[in-house]
Amino acid sequence: MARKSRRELAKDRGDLGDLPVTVKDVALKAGVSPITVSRAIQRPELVSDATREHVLAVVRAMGYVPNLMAGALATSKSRLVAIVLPTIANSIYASVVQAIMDRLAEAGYHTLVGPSGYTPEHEEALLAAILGRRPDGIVLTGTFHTQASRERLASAGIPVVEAWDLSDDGLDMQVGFSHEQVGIAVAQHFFAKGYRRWAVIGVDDPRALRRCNAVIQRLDTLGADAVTVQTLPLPATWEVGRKGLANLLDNGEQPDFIFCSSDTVALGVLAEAATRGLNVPDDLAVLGFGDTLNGQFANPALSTVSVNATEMGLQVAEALLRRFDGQKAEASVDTGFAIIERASTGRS
Amino acid sequence: MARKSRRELAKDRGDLGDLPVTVKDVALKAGVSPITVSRAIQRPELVSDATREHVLAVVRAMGYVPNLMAGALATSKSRLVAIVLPTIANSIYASVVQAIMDRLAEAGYHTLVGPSGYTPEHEEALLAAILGRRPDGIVLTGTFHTQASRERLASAGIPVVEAWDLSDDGLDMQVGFSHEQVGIAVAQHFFAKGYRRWAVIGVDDPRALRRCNAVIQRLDTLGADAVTVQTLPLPATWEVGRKGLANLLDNGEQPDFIFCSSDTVALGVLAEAATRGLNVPDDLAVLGFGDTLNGQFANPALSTVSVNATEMGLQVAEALLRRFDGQKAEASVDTGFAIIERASTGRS
DNA sequence: CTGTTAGCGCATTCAA
DNA sequence: TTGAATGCGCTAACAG
Repeated sequence: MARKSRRELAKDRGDLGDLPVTVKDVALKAGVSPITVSRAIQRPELVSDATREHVLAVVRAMGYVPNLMAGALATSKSRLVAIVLPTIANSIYASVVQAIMDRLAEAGYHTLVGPSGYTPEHEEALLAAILGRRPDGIVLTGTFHTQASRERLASAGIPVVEAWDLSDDGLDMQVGFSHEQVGIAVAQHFFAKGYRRWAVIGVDDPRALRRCNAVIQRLDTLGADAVTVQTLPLPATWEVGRKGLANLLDNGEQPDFIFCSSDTVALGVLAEAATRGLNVPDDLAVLGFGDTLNGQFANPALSTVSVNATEMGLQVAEALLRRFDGQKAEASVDTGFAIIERASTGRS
Repeated sequence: MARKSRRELAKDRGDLGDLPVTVKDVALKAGVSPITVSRAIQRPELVSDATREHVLAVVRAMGYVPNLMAGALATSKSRLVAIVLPTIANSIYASVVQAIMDRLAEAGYHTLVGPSGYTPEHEEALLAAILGRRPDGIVLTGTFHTQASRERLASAGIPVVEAWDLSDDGLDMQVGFSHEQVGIAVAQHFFAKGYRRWAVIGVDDPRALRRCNAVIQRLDTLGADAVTVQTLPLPATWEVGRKGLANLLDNGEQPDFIFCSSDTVALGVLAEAATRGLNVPDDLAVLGFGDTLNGQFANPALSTVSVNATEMGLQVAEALLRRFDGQKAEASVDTGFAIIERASTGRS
């Protein structure tokens, strides 16, 4: 004789009020089998109009909400995408995530957001936690360090998109831009405009460093003065810009062009320049980096390099969706960047 | 004779390479039963040292990652918290979400982030999508409009936290601050400092309106001049501030104090004031609102009302965790706010 | 078009 | 301390 199920036990205890409604309950009430309920919802075309309508009416009446975890378990399709990134309390990452979520939600996918591990040990745990949910795809921003982690990811057998910047040892797919290209383009563009005494102000970040080095190298071949670099510790606040420019000036430097590691830093530079009575852009031109929101939340006078977070997020989502569809997807999508000139570099 | 299982079919097809490892596989290899593997991982204290070590070694060797969805199905505990909000591409919401995620992650919970529905119809679908994942808790920012939605949420039988602001018809728990209190405090504080010709510049947002009305009312009882209000359409950009101040001045108004609906708007006001040669704060004081990051990403000269997003997120997480623990939690937590005075209101 | 059977991967319950 | 049986809620496969 079968033991009583946990559900039955709960009912016996009188808990039946808030037990979630299941397919079975609906099926019973509608006078059909559970699978018909399932089909009426998931694959309506397989059910006759009459039955479907009736079943759906019962579904609504009972407030039935299918348990997606059970469905996922049965189909091995979670319709879940995990996004791992350092922080969303940073408007540029937030914009990318927002764009990814919007597009995926449209396609019926949910988004699991997780903070990336700071140490390799955390990385291990993080990965287990993420993969344990059996996501259909993963989006990475920032880097997974350990070889073990990378192998795990690869062997999970699901699409992985690395977003934000392009590198040469990608796991699977990449969507982003090239820091080197940014550096080169900036150097070319503003050298051509006549700026010769360059400085770079930024935080101690490997990506910023890549842009910086590209600038330096290209300017060198172009024949500008040596570039002065001010590197300050994270996080990238307005203060970094203030302090950076202050240091530069106090050292007797007289730059005519400053490339900042982010818009936030650039705003600090603008503030310090104003304090010191420097005229922007005539005495000093300032260029930011990031501008996800097309100046919406930044200073509309600030020139910047826009990496178009929305487009990036969209491409990330599309890449995943193509893969979910069984199609092949490009291994690497360059969403590029644009140099947006506004007043802060608008020297005549 | 039993039909072949789906797993076996897959193996027959030759897909066996990337089939995820299951408890069974581990158990087989380790020479124990599946349940022992489960226990070695979830409740190590129930297993002898020798077996545990051996099993865990096999687990590592095989790269076994437990399927959390199956676990959730078996235990009716998803260890998942859903966060529903309008957008994370807004630093203040992003900060709250970040704080919630950080604390929940620490406690072993994952975070499902979903964009809130814009229309009531979407709301229905959104809710089904969210509840379908059977989260252990839900965090709402922004409002769920329809009565049906509210009932659904309530009857889901899980903790619901409404974050950001306090209202009087909460569903379950609330964590946030009172817009009315902000308005009153601002009016009191700056009236006492001698400001009499007030203006409010902001976007057309119900919460901003609540603060604004509170200011007007309190100033009225205090006996300041009538408050001039400039309401512009969303979104809240720097341009709103510029345009708002421009309108005011062009109408011949001469405010000595401006309360803005957000820091972003306030920065626009500062810019327009500078353009027009107005001295801040001597001719005109400017107060922002939001300041989640303690000035980190804003103008360090801008005075503002800080609502402390990090604290709010933490409280949201704590409220949920207490409930998960079976404890009662406060229905309402007021995380308050602080008036941060910096240079833009620093009139001597 | 609809129903029956069985299993997705794990953890609870009971038994040894 | 370990194991066997069973169910969580759903859907694929197959049969009618």
